Amino acid sequence: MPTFTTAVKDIVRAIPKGAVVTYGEVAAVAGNPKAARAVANIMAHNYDPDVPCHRVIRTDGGLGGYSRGGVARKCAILLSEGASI
DNA sequence: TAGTTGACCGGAA
DNA sequence: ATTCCGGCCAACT
Repeated sequence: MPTFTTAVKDIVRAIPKGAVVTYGEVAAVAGNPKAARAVANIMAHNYDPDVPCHRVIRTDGGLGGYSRGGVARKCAILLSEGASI
């Protein structure tokens, strides 16, 4: 039984190229629909090269943030993969 | 152990 | 439509 953090990382890693998911969706799949803040905290402090955190965005359509080059880099990656903002 | 923080979300003004 | 407020969760100090 993986912890919430492990579950979140595994889920984000499973996001296909060109797809974008909200923090709330990731939290819901991980087991806590209201743990969007926890997901954000995990992403912000625990980035893994296997976990494409840039595919996780806010429900408002905002990019949220990116600890690997800034929001501009995140937007560029999403556009490069064919995702919409 | 308890308090504070943060890449959030939903509802109300 | 935009802006403000409260509430939820995990990690850090």
